[in-house]
Parts: sequence; structure tokens; C-alpha cells
Amino acid sequence: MSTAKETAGGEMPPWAEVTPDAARRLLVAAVEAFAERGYHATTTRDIAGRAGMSPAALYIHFKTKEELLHRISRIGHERALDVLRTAARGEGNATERLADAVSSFVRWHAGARTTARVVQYELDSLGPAARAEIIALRRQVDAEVRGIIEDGVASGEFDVPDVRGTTLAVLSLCIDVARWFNVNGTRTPDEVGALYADLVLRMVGASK
Amino acid sequence: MSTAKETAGGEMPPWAEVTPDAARRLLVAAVEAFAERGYHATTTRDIAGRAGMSPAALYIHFKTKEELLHRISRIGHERALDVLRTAARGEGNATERLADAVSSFVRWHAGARTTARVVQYELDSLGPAARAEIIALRRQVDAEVRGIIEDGVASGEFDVPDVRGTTLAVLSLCIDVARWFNVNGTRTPDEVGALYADLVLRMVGASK
DNA sequence: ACGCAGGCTAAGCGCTCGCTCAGGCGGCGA
DNA sequence: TCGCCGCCTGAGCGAGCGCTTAGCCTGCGT
Repeated sequence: MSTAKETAGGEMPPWAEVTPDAARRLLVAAVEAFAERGYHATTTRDIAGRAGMSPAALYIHFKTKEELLHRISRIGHERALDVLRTAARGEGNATERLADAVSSFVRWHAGARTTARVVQYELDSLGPAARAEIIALRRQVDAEVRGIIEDGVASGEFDVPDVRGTTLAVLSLCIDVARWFNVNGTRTPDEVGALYADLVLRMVGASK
Repeated sequence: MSTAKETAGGEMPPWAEVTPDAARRLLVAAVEAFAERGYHATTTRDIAGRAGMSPAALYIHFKTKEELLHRISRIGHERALDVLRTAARGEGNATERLADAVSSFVRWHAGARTTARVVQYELDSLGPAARAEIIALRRQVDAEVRGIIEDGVASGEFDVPDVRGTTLAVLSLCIDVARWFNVNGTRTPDEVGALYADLVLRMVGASK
């Protein structure tokens, strides 16, 4: 049911794929620091300090500070795309799949908010090559949502005059969750996911 | 009709209230630089350079780099709030006022995108005192939208189970326009405003 | 005619940044 | 037993940062 679990302290994306252990600790420290203060305001000394290491240790595992952001961004986008695809390509009609996709995607942005903030808002601190790679992943996210909406229009479930514009708005709504979530602590990721799924079904004119 | 006009090169908020002329040129240069690269990645030398001055000139008109961001943020928020209020407190029923408020607010975020980006995304580069002042302005924005939705529920025009959550989502949708607008250049601010007004009316269950 | 105040610049201070380098420590294969 | 290799540190380099200071123009009141 819930693909993401979270405890008070942190989130749980499978940074497991990052090895060795010290590199993973540095990367997790970087995610926290970037999310709190932004990429440019974060120092390599701060990242290394959070991981309990000296500043020089960072450069054994990563060539530059930007490589850290690049790896975080790529893994984060892949994770988000994976969450979205699982829901979008599941069983059910377009209405059910759209509700599932939105609530999963929102749950990820709320539950893994720290990662999501870095993924969504530090994009243009990357160099041109890395940014282009990430933008390609984003287009896949867009295509996934647009596909469901097109299915719903074709089957007559949805009433959507502007498919591209509506797709944009739906994604925009989900992504912005990373900006405001948890500022006050009311509402769980599940609750926000359910609310947003309902709002999005209304936006596409689903009969409910 | 259109409260904001824009030309190819720039936007038009009334930075007129900033004097003397040199201070205004510096402030406009800072808006552009902050929007392009972010507050922390922008140097005082860059700002002064864009305004055609030496780095030292900045400190005749502003005590610190942060004071620049503070003034931009305050004026920008006041302007956005003003745009929203004009629509929200106009004539008409809740449906008309909500459509008007959303399309005006979105038009501002799209048309004055450079300013809006700084206003919406550089908030926590401010110190605690300045940030608190800005957050108070944001609460007024929230109250304005919530007021319309409550009116619509009371009059039976809207069907909204979760007023606070829906208000949050509506504002979130509008604000995020500043993040993605103009990346490709299709769609004018007016078109996005109209599209979003329609989508929001669907979200609140207005009969249209 | 002249002083002076506001607007500006060239130079640079003290600091911290991203990143490097020489070397130390510890575990593991031979 | 010992040499090697992966991981890590202390010290520090060159650069660029935000911001200051001393002093120079220019226009305006008198």
C-alpha cells in the first residue's frame, strides 16, 4: 500500500544503491543540507561535517560538489518516475489510474520532501550536460500523466478541453507539494495524496 | 482589463516607488540576477555590473545584499496581494470573483515571472525578522482566497469538502506558475490565466 | 567664486569558499 | 610478517566573496 515510509528524522529512498557506505553517508548529508539551505548556500565543509568526516574525505568519493547534486537529482528523479509509473501502468480505468498516480506522486513529494525539494528546485544549479539528462527524465514524467488523461478522454471518462495544459497543471500541483509540505505538520502525506487525487479528478471532469 | 503589461525585455512592477534613480536601477538589476541564478549564487559585483556601476556604489543605497532581497520581496508581495485583492473584492458572485482572482493572480505570476520567482522562491534566504514580515503578507493572500471559497460554499455555488486544503491547492497551483512559465514560450499569461481559472472552478465544483 | 554634500570609484581588507596534497592508519592477500 | 591499497585527515592554496575606506568629481546654494 504505502510505497514510502518515513520516521521523524528522515526519509527512506533507496540510497542503498550508493556505495561504499561512506559515500552514501555523504550523499544523505548533502540531501539534507541542500534541502535546508539550497545548493549554493551549502558548503562542502558543512556536508562533510554532517557525515562526521573531514572536508577532504568528500573528494575521495565525488569529483566535485556538483557531482553530488547530479547523483542526488538523477536517483531522485528515477525514484519519482518509478513511483508514478507503477500507479499509471496498473490495472483499472483511466479514472482509477489517475487517482492512483496523483496520490502516489503526491505521497512521494510529501513523504520524501527533503529529497523532492532538491530534485525539483535545485535543477538549474547543474551544468548544461547534467541538466539535459534530468530534463529528459522529466519529459517521461509528463508523458506518463498525459497518457492517462488521453486515455480518459478517449474512453469518455474525462472532459478535458486542453490536455497539454491540464497535464501541466496537474504535475505543477503535485510538484509544488515539496515546497509547502510539513511547514506546520498538520496533514499526513496520505491525507494530502487523497485530497489531491480528488481535486485532480474534478479538474478532468471525471464523474467520480 | 489587463492590470499588467509586458514587453519582450522586461516586466513592469512599479519600482517607481524606489528612489533615487540609481537605487532603482540597482534593484531591477538585482531582481534579474536573483531570478536567473538565485540569491546566494548572485554576487554584489554582478548586480552592480548589470546596473553599470562599481561594486561599491551598491552600498550607498543599500546597507547589505540582503536588504536588496528584502525590499524586492516586500514590494513584490504587496503588488501580488494588491492584484489579488482587486479581483477578490470586486463585484459579482463567488464564482465570478474566484475566476477573476485566479486569472489575475496567475497573470501576474506569468507576466512578472522574474519578480515572482524571487518573491516566491528566495524567501528563506531572508533573516528571521524580514522573513516573518513577509510571511504575514502571505497569510493575507491565503485569507483572501479562502474568503471567496467560503462565500461560495455558503451561497451553495461551490461544493468543497475541505476548504483549507482546497485553498492551499489553489494558491499552490498559481504560485508554481512562476517556476515553469515561459520555459518554451507557447501560451501567453492571459491564456494560462484563463485555463487556470477554469480548472479552479472545476476544483471547487462550481456549476460553471 | 567657493565650500560642501551627495554620488560615485579604485583599491583592498578579512574571510571563507571549493578543492588539493602529502602522509598516516588499518586490514588483507601472500 | 610485511607490503600494498583503500580510506581518511591536517594543512593549506588560489580565488572570489561581502563589504569598507579614502578620496575624487559635479552641481548647487550663497
